[in-house]
Amino acid sequence: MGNNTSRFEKLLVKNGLKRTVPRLQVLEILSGRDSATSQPYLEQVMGKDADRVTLYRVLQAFEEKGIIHKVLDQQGTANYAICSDGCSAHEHHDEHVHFNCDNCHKIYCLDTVKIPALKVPAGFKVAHLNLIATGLCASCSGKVN
Amino acid sequence: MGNNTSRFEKLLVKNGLKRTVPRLQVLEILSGRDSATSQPYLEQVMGKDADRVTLYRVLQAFEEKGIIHKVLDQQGTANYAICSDGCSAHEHHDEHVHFNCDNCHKIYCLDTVKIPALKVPAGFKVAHLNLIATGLCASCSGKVN
DNA sequence: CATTTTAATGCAATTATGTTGCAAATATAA
DNA sequence: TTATATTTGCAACATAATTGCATTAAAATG
Repeated sequence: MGNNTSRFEKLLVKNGLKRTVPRLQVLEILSGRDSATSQPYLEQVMGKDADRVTLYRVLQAFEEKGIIHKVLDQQGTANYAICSDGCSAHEHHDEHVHFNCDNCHKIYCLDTVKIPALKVPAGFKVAHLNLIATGLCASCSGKVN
Repeated sequence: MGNNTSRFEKLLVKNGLKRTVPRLQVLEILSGRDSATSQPYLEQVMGKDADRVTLYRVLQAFEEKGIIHKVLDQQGTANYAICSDGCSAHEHHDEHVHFNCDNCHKIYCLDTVKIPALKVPAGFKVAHLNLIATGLCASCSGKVN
């Protein structure tokens, strides 16, 4: 347990969630990574520490409260990343670009890149935008090709 | 069978695929819809006419040949739409925007809307872009809200 | 601090989803 | 019409996700 613990505990309490071991574990793992983390990876890392079902429910609860957000990769697998501070259950601000590296398969949240405005046909009302770019990330583009 | 049949038969032959009942059925269903069609929906409509496995394989073959393209919706479910004429096995041109209606859950391929160019951080190399907009489609935006 | 209340976990069972191998059937070529 | 190659459908298997419920743990209460 790092010194993040109390920060995470506050985060849980603030969202009306009890401060439990599996929840803190998930926050710990997600915060220690520079890219979104897949459900299968989380499952593997948690190992026998937590039941698969518990993990599903933890992730679902976090997503509902706006603590994490879900990105689907090209295969449709769910990946999770901790939301920036502006997020809440009421309003998600995850409309940044996600970058899916074809080589290392990490998913980066490019918080700094804004999705450009979009012209849609008459009648359509856009509520949210979800842009996934694929290609090579900064650390892979040097190595391969 | 509508009068599309011969057109679809040509399409199959052109792609080196045999002209079979389940394949023509899938093309018939997809072409009769104005939005992308989910795998579960196709399964339901085909009913006992075709085996689940056959459907998987038909869709896979079509995708490989560039006859249809796959879009994942927000739940990660696969949806399929017939490609515009420019597509082939060698080169897919499905980089248009997909619109996911929050009300009727249809997925529209907005062929006319181009994805704007994107500035990504140094080192990142973008190969493909995949933009999904959610909101209300033209026919729903009048009805609700 | 002991006790009550409420929420969360873990297990078992179930359901849904996707894959593989192979024999039978069907489409095309010869 | 026959031969060849592809495609289908079945069965079995594998994987992923969901539900109900008893047990456990956390916060609230007196």
